[in-house]
Amino acid sequence: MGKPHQQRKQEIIQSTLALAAELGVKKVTTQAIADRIGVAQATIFRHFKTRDAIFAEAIAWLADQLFLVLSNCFQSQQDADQRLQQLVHRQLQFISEHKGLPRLLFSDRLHLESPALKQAVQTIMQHYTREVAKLIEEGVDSGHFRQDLDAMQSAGFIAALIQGLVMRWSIFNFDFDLEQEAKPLWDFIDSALR
Amino acid sequence: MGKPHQQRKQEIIQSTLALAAELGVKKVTTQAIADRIGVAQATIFRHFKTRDAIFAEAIAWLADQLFLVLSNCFQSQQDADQRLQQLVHRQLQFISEHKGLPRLLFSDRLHLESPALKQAVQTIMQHYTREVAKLIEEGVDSGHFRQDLDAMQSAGFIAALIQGLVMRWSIFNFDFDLEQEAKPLWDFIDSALR
DNA sequence: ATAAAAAGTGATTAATCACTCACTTTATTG
DNA sequence: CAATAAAGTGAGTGATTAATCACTTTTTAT
Repeated sequence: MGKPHQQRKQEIIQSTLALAAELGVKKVTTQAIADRIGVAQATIFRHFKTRDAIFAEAIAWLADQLFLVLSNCFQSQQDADQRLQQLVHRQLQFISEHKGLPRLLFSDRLHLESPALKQAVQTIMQHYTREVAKLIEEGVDSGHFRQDLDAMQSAGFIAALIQGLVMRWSIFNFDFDLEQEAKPLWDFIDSALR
Repeated sequence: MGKPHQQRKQEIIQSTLALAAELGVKKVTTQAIADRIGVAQATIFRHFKTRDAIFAEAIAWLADQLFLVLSNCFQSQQDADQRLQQLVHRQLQFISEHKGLPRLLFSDRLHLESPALKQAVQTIMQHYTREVAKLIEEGVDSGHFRQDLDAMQSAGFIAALIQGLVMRWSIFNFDFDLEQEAKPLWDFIDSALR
């Protein structure tokens, strides 16, 4: 049954995300992860030095995947407003498929117990906001959005809108379709920017 | 040193909120609460049956206070848009003064371990959204806001904006002035509704 | 003043969990 | 086919913490 290091690491990360989605971060114990992939609890520590290290890599993996999914919204040659709309849609879609993300991001375990993890999340958020701000600026320059817009501030509010929506979705136990919110959410954002 | 029951309950609730604000929900142990008010750990359980019961009453207290602060935004005779602007400002001000609120609301302890607590939070949020929706409808009727607005949906997005902003504020360790965000936030909301 | 009720406490318990370690099994390679 | 490295494990340990309980002190009411 012995599998190579990298493969086990991936199994552990994926199990962590699945468990976080299903049960919440608190219940992602090293025992639970071990049970899910069928190894002993002690085995987990052959592949990760601490439990927090697992969370750190899980977050890094999610961030990578998300930016991969959003990358052509930041680069393609379409109009800025079209790309921003697509970004909103893709992001909601991505989060729908990775419920572990809000659970990890919104757990106080994360911000308050591991300064390194908190720092990582802050960096990801800042990176995200900056990219969205660039997109908005393009939209302002090309006349799709209002001229008097503060791009960085607007990007922050768009991020807040999505985060707040996801927060609510998480608190309401994922019991409405997040993706379906993309259209009305875009209408709201669009009318705020236009 | 023996104080009456109701007074001690209030001390425990206030200590809980202060500790949650400073250190996060996880570190609000019964020992920490006891230390803060200068009694033994066992004494806490003379006044509350369980630790979760403390959180439940703390949330109820916050909800009461918040609706008290917002009450005349829901009732006064001013224009709807003026009252909505005031609501946004007062709410941010209130949260600034009660950092324990986001910490409690966004802790996974709350949603995932105590269904009763989660239910309470859901009810508060729904109540809030419904009140804001009524306000928006008044604004639509009086011609201050767009005619084609879905009041309930817009109210949801406003709630999401505030929650997302507060979330970010919490993740960034309360290191920017939340109240100062009221004006730009209102500009954003206003242009989305008008 | 005194009985009864209320508030408070020290000591303990039982559960949970991340993490360690000495040791075994499995895979790799010269 | 050894020899060596890599992966895996059972049995702990120590720290944390909500909750209990038998008992003491303080407050209240008659």
